[in-house]
Amino acid sequence: MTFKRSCCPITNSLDILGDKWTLLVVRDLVLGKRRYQEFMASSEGIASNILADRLKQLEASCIVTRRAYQQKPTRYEYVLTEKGEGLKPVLRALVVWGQKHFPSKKVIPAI
Amino acid sequence: MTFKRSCCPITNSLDILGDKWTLLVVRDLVLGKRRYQEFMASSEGIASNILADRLKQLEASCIVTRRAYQQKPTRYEYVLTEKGEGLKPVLRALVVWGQKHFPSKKVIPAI
DNA sequence: TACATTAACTTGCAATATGCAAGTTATGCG
DNA sequence: CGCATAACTTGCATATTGCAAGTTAATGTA
Repeated sequence: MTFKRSCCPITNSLDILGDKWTLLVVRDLVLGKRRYQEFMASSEGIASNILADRLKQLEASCIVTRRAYQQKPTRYEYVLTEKGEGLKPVLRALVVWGQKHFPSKKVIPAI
Repeated sequence: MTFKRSCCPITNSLDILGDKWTLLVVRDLVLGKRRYQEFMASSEGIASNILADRLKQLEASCIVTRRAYQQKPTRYEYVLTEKGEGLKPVLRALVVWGQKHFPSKKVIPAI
């Protein structure tokens, strides 16, 4: 998505967030995950190339910051920006709707 | 998406809603649109085959109901179910985030 | 010194989804 | 009879996703 489809704020949001993986990575970040392997370990089983792509997109959209957490070799972790934190209400609304319509015991208290 | 990727409610929601078009169709329904040509007329320019597919998915997920609004020839319109109405908080959260981070004059008071 | 391991990616290719343009169907209207 | 309308459907090109394997730069271990 290299252009804005319209000036509707929902559309603008979906231009960035509208796929099956992006918001799951944001969910993991909200839950405190920061490193590649932590994202990979989530139960949905994201493919490595897709994760790398989504992290790049999220960084390009200023939703996460990539920063080195060690040298030799340099390795990076990801943290939410304020813009990224601002997505919590979206996640909360999805949790509420999902819990109502896909009943299960699972709860995500942190979001 | 023919299977559940996990039992996370966010994931379950995104299994249905996670693409660039589905929630825009829901938005149009919330705004009062009901007919094929009305959805086609939205400014994002959805392709006809994609719209037909999304309406089928939404019906299969019990988010919309398809019903005839005339005979000879029989023509159909779409309306939100209660489950579909339940998506308003998700749309509202996307509006808030979108308006904050993609500034413009556009407002969607109805949602 | 050599070898296995770790962590964060990247690559190649097959499978799936999307986008575009045109076509189909049933009917009313002039 | 021919054109218009509305709700789709079809064929095909392009783009995205998914899978498996590979790469890189170190560190710990035999």
